Amino acid sequence: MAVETFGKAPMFDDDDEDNMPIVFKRSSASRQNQLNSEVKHSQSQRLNQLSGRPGSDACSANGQSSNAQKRMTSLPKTSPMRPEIGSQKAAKSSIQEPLVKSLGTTLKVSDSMDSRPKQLANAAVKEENDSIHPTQENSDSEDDKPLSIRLKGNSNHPSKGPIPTVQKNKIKKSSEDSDDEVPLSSKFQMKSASGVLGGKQHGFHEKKPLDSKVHQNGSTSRDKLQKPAVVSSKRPLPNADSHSSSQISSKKPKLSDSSTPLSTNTVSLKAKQEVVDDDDHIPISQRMKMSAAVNKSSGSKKTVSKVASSSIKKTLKKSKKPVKKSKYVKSTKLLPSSGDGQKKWTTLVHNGVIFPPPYQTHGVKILHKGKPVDLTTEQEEVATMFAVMKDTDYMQKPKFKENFWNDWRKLLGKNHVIQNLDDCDFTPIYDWYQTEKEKKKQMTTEEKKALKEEKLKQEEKYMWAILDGVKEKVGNFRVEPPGLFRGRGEHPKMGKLKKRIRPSDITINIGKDAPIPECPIPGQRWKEVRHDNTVTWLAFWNDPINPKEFKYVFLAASSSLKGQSDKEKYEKARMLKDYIKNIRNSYTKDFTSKDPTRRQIAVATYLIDKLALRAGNEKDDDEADTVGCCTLKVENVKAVPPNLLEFNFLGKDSIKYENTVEVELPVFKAITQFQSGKSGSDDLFDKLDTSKLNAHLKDLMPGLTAKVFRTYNASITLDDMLNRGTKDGEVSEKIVTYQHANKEVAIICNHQRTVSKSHGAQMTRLNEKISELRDILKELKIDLDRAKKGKPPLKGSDGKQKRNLTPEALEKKISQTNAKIEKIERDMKTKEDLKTVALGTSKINYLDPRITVAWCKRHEVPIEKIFNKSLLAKFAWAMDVDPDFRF
DNA sequence: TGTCTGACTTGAGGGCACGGCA
DNA sequence: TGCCGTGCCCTCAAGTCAGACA
Repeated sequence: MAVETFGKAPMFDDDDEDNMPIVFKRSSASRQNQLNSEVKHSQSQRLNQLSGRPGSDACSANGQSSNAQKRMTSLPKTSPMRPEIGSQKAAKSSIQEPLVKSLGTTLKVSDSMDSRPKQLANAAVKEENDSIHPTQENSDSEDDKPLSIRLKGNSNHPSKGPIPTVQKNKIKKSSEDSDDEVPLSSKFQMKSASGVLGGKQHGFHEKKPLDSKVHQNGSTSRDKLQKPAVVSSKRPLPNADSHSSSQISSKKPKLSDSSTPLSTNTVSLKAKQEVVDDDDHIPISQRMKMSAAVNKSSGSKKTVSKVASSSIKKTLKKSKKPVKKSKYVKSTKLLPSSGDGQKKWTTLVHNGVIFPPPYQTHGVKILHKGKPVDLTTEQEEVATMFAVMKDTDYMQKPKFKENFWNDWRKLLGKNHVIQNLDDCDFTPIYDWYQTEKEKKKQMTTEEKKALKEEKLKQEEKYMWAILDGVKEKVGNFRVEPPGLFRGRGEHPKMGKLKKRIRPSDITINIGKDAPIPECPIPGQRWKEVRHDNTVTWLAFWNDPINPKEFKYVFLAASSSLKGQSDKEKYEKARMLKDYIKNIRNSYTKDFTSKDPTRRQIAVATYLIDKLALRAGNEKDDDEADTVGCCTLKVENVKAVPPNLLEFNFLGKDSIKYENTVEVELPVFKAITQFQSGKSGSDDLFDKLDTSKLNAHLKDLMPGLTAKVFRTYNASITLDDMLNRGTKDGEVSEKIVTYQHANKEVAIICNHQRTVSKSHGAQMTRLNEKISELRDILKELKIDLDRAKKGKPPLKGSDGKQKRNLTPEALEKKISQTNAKIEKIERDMKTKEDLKTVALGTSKINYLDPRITVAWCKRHEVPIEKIFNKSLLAKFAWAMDVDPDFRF
């Protein structure tokens, strides 16, 4: 192990701009364009490589999809399996109809399979009818229901699932049935024969100066990091740059990486049914990747919003401070694409991690059978951890107390006077803690400020890393302090002692030539120092609760590494848009397959696609008992004839998922088959796990995994709803439209939050305010009548004589009061609607930020109204998106 | 082939600062 | 000026998924 010490090397102190959000460091929008173009280029290349198509093909596909399809038809075996993105007419006439006839029930299946986008779109249409403002549909009665139920409730058919809405839609717009896999918004693009996926967004043909030329400081390493021509789908062996100071790992190549046998039999996803069976022996992904043309050029030019763009520019302008004094360039750009196992960086410098301060004993004694007990510092520390949790729900959970007691008694020792937790009274420590909290609260603003500055001063050097010469913010540079484990739901390990992490627990990852961070605790040393540039973590330690798991220190979300990865995620989801129709056709066909594994995969994929379920990995007994799609138990799904499925299970974070949906008859039948002969606790999908499912998905589209469906469905829903639902009007109304779309996505993803304790009081207060304003309105109207007749106003409710106003002034006041009432009512409605829905999670993780930025530009909404400072920094890479961008 | 390991993303909740309002 | 509500930021738990390995 190469553990070295080095002299203090203050790395970043010379920079007076450290506190500037990284997004503000970009010097100009044009520069960002340039940066993004570079990224787009490499990104596009990577996607093309992934899908096996050369960039030129992708480019030439723009606006030429019909020709491509013709070629495809004439060369069924060797020509690419191009997803239908071009001529919708062709798709409608020659593809859909024969399919419907041949599959019998397929008509309904394929129609309703696309139910969600349509349903949501319908919701948007309904919104329009009811005015853009949310209506009172979501009343209190629904608040305690899981979001999934509320999604259903949002349809016009409260007793049914998505399908009735779709059917209604179908009647209204039967002409669209043939291309129903794609929301209308997308169809418009396709029909324009010049989509947006390519063109500016991908920017293959844009040749702009490399960003590294702009970054004069340090490193041209970006150039060196250009992606290799072939992207490996496996983790490669560590390269020469990647080795540990203490050990060199030698990893064997994977022995079996398999395409599942299913792949070879998988029905062709290509909609051109006449050639389907001929190339069944070729894995679908191979067939598809030969043809898939992701890129479509943007259609018509629209006027860029002055407000939005200026607002963005304004935001960026703040960053215009020259970087002259800084030794390093702050992150403003994305790295070239970096796949798994690829070199992620060339040089990496950082200062390690900061540890929580050592425990300071307070000397307050707990009571044992009413008498004070002496405890050692260590015993007291753990007792304090327990005492301060008195007010939490954990104290009502026996498992929490039991686990705490087991760990604490080890510290007390066998012969300690305390032999039973129930004999202990922790109130004295709790009271002491409350007093300390109160003292802290009572500190003056200056004292608080001084304390904050002191903390900042201590942490400053740990907050930044230099990655390839670019100064990047570190995310979680603070080592987690010791405490009691707060597992969610009924976690079997809740209450266990999370021990203090020491330097000897921590492995540091840093550039080979960088100085090894000084161990901040004298006399101690790091566990290990590595120089592995195939990973992005700066440090890790073993999780004290689950020692086989790790806690990592990464760069912040605003870093180029994270931005790159984010963008790749959304590009992959966008790619799914071009495959989704065929994937849906494929799994629909497999609902009735004789092969039970294939049938299970088909139904599971359907559920993941339609209900945005998570994949559902297997879990150990020492984890909370939660499930995802592949781990659903028989008891989690109730089949109610003729075709309803009632889902009821605990998902991630022990969040309840409760939803009743109407499904296709073949799905219903398949589910009942999977359930037959099993007990409630048996696996519904007994022939399936996430590896098999994902292996199958990869045959359908390169890089496709279960979670891509969540990103895809979230983003396409937002895109669709925004584009259908946005009307001309006030910015505030547009924001309501956005929030509504955001809410629908949150419901789809089942992102819940607990209702705030003060919610009821807040609503009461707002109601009172409305009543007051209405009273005022009445008086004003009376005064207006009197003023028009030349009479003085009546006395106010307080008995005082009011001012004599002109009719014009009174009319103005009336109008202002009405506006106030309307605003409060709108706020109340939004507040009520969103009280159990967490919008942030989808905004951070699932919604392609380019949809939001482009919409803001098109509709003159300042981006700051939608993205806060952190999101602006996180999504810096998306800010210069073309206003015409569509997901 | 199934399980384990490692690396990363996703997610809810808590605390706190800040801004609006009386 | 102080109180209150809101939203931001941070924390850390809990997922996903790919490659390694038995």
